[in-house]
Amino acid sequence: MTDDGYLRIGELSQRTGVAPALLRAWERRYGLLHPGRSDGGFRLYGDGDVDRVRRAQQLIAGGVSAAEAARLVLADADVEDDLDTPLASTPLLDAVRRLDDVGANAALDRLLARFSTDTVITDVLVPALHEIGELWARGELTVGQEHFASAIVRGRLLALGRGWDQGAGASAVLACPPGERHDIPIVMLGLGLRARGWRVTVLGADTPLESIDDAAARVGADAVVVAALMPGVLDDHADALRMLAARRRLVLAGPGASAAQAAEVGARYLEGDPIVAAGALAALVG
Amino acid sequence: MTDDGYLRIGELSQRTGVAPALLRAWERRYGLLHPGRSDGGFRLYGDGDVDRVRRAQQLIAGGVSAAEAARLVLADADVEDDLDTPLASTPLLDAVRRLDDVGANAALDRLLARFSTDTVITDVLVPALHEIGELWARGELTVGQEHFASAIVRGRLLALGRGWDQGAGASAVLACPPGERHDIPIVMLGLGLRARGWRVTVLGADTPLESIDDAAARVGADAVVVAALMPGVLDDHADALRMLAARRRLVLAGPGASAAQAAEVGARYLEGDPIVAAGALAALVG
Amino acid sequence: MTDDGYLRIGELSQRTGVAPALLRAWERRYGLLHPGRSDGGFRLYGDGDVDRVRRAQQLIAGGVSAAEAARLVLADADVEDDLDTPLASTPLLDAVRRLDDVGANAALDRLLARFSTDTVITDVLVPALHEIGELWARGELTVGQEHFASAIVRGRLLALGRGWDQGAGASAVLACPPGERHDIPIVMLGLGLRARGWRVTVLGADTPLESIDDAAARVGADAVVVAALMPGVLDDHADALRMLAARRRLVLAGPGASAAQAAEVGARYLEGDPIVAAGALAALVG
DNA sequence: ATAGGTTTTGTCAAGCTTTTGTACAT
DNA sequence: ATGTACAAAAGCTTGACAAAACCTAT
Repeated sequence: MTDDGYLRIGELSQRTGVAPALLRAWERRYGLLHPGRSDGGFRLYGDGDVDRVRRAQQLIAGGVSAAEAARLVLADADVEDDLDTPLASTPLLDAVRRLDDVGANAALDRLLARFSTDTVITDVLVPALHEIGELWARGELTVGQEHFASAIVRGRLLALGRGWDQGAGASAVLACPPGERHDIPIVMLGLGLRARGWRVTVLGADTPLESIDDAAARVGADAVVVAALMPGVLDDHADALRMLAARRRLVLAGPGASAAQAAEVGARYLEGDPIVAAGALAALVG
Repeated sequence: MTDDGYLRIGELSQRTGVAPALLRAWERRYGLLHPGRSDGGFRLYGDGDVDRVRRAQQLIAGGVSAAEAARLVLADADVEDDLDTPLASTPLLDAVRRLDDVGANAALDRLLARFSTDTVITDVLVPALHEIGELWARGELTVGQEHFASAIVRGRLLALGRGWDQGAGASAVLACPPGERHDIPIVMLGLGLRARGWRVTVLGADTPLESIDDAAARVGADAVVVAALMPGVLDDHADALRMLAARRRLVLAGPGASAAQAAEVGARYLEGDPIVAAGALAALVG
Repeated sequence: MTDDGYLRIGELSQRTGVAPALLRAWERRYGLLHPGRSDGGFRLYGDGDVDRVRRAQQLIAGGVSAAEAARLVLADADVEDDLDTPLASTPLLDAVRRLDDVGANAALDRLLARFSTDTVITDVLVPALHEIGELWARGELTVGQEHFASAIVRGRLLALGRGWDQGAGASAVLACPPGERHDIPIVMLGLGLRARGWRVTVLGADTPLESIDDAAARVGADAVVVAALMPGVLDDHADALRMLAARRRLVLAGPGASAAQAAEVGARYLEGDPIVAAGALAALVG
């Protein structure tokens, strides 16, 4: 930010036509600029500051008060930040903190408009949900805020998946085993598969293994994915898994499962985040 | 709502021609405006307030009493609030008329949040673009507005299609022949195919037929779709089409082609709107 | 560094017009130069030193303080040293060659995640599109591949521009004149203006000048930009341009226009790539 | 519409420091 | 050539002020 600060106040004044004293007043009163400083304390401005001052001037010329002009320019600067570091999860986290439904959806809108679903999931949502978990563990977020985040993210992801059971590609049935309540990862995995041309059926959280078998038969699944976040939830189901693996290509995923456990029941284990896992599964079957 | 309040009463007065004292009176007596306040207590108005005052002025000029005018303006505002007209293209068209990018995208957001891509294309976008064409022909829309609409719709559709060449399904190459500049229908067709599990490569408008052949070879296409809106653009390319048809499953589509013409070069003809055509092609190959 | 030292301070002073005492001061204070020494202790400068001094002079003439000028010259030298190329367009071009939509979008995702939109446009997209044009001219890319690249780039840029007509800044209407079909540059220009706080309305390629006038009135444009890539497309429109220029601040841009042509119709001409032009326009109006 | 009080905002001054080109003595 | 000195130009902070714009209440 102050990285490219190199204009002194006189030159900024020359370039914009705003008197030095006024520039200092705008800084002091409205925080319009945050120039770096030379060793001796002189203000050093960058090119972006020239833009900001010009924008403020335009607004003031248009009848807006100085204070409001500064506020608008600063708000715009947020938009710029968004343009410059679009993959940050901060806007989303802020909205979650405020329980701001509209803000959270707007943040997701911006992301999904700019980036592929794969990228948004891998680079924003997975880290964001992880961080939300940590904040909750440290007591910096309430359970309510965490639920709020989950609900919004799940809702948006499911909306993206609309119609994902249609088509002609390979078919996958995704589910969490009984006792596992975190279904967002399998929805992400489903989107990853969908992007790779698969047909996807998501059964959701806390699903009895017989139901999974039944659903797999019904849609003629080419693969069945059982994902577990929490360790141990699969422990009591070795027999059911073995049976499932005997009939379908069974895949375990998530940190609650392991390659060893998968091997034991005749399944494969997929490592990594949901998108990586989707890629691996597609490679496996394709 | 008061989020965008930034005009002070003097500027609002300047922009509307209504004296500040009168603006305050309207606020006090009829609640016409609800400006925010600065820290020091100054009123801060937003763009919407300018509109309201202007509408009230028009009504008063038309002979309505001030109290009544305020009531009407406020009632009107209420109507604007509940825009529950799910599948109508009116909000989109209104936004296009106003060259309102945000409004148009918001309208599309609402549609896409509620309905499948197929539905939005068939029931909203195709009719809307058709109507835009008619309005343009009748001189009720300018070319600029039509371009504006095309750009937004094309942009959104392409965003929906991002990543559509990935996967394991059948592969299609879509293009418009030389001279044909309307590529939105093939993008729609591509989305229809994608929803049916296909891999899609769109070459776009105005593409030489040799390029199409080259691309088809490169991606190993199972089908090649050449779509023409304007009659006659395919007339000079019978030989090239014949050659293309000899190597790939060639399909012609759009009102600029015909079943007879297709038969003549050894291709199939797909009737109907892009989604119907996608369904037909999927049935044909699947 | 000082391997070919052969200029004494008097000669360096002659060539640059900077007094010897000042050269010594710059060396002592800012470490701008590191001359070798003769046996007798005389400073011996090389060709690079002449450049450095000249660059410092230019910066100082441009209003930068001596200390900052020296810092910038030295930093510049550092940058020249490490030719990292994370900004290469090769992954994008490779993906285009393969008609690989996912690959191309992933390449753009990576770029946009790491660099500002301005940087990606100036340093990657403009050169990449230029190179694609050349490859096409040399027959190393087909028209289909070129269309494919355009569609992806245009789609991503438009996605970045979502909502760009919102805000409180100055407003610009951008369009290409009739016959000009390359609209990507104006979209880039629009993004450049957006990053500088402007509200942007893009009408697109091949737009009649009356439409532009109409749109400018509708959004209350502070500037109208008409951009032409191909020479001659503006030739038949001198009257219409003159009229436009009479009502709005009209700006011509692109290699298909010229300063002379602009002057003739009462418009300004903007040189350079779209981002440079955006900066110039912002400076003009601000 | 007026009166009387408040807020906003551009400007200025005083007293002191930093920066920088040049000059002088060694 | 070096080191020190110096003075003009440009900047910094604090505090204050006055005109313009706005407030409420009568």
